[in-house]
Amino acid sequence: MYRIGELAQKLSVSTDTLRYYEKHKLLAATSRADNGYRLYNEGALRIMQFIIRAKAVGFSLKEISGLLSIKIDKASHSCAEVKSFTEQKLSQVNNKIAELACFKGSLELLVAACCGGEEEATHCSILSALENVDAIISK
Amino acid sequence: MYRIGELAQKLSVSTDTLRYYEKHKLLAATSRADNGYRLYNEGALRIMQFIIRAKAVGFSLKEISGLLSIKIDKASHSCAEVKSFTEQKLSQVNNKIAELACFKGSLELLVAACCGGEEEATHCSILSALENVDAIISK
DNA sequence: TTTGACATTGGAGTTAACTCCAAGCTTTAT
DNA sequence: ATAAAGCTTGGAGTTAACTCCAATGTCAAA
Repeated sequence: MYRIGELAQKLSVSTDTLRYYEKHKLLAATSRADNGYRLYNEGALRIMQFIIRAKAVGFSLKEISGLLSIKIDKASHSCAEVKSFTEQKLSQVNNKIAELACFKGSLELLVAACCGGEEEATHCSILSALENVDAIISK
Repeated sequence: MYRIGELAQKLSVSTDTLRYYEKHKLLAATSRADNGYRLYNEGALRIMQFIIRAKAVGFSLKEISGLLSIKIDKASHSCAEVKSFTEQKLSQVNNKIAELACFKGSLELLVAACCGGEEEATHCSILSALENVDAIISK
């Protein structure tokens, strides 16, 4: 079990952030020590890693809390509901991936167009490069 | 040329947002009409689309302004600098894509594990599904 | 045993990114 | 000619997500 400071350090977040997430129902401490200190286990560590990843790709804490609550079990009365929610999230993720693929393509064009290469610097900005990539993709 | 309201509607953002971006040096109006009204051209429209995309995948306005300012031209004295900045952004984008690929895999596992399919509902949450995907990827 | 690092709570302050408002000017429709 | 819709500015207000602070409690080391 980790104390809050240890977990915070492992994850490069502040202890305030961990307490904030607890207050906002994203992640409660696994348990409390006799002295009242929060204690976290490996599962909590993994959940935090998930939250950090999800934040990095543009999900809000509210959305993340939605993602965290997706569960399939036999007790679930609303499997269809869960399924449609999950499919909706999946299409969100697919959209994000497609947009990042555009960015990636443009940035690669830019890197290729830059000094190092033999080609002429025809693409003068990320925007024109992005247009180029959009054109390639839409073919 | 579009007036601010027209552009806002086309992009499903507010006029306030467009003025906010101007104030914060992300996107100035292409020109002003005689009466002082802002006017935007197709280029401005495309820049706004870029900003909206970039925001959706987790870039801050500050980072976006950095992305927008990436330009390769003959006048540039610091081509190496531009190149290294671009490569750094590229690796950021690659990280985001990898993380989204994990999400995608987990969500797909969940969808597959859900009622509809023949398989048993062995993955009880997105987190356990995510672990599974991580395991697959790290092979 | 006391100093220092760590923890607790409640609550105030900060930053980014809007969002709204008031007072006033412009243009279009009746 | 007047109302409605759209634009201008400056500035205040809001929300999310922290971030900091004060007062206090805990614990290991010198």
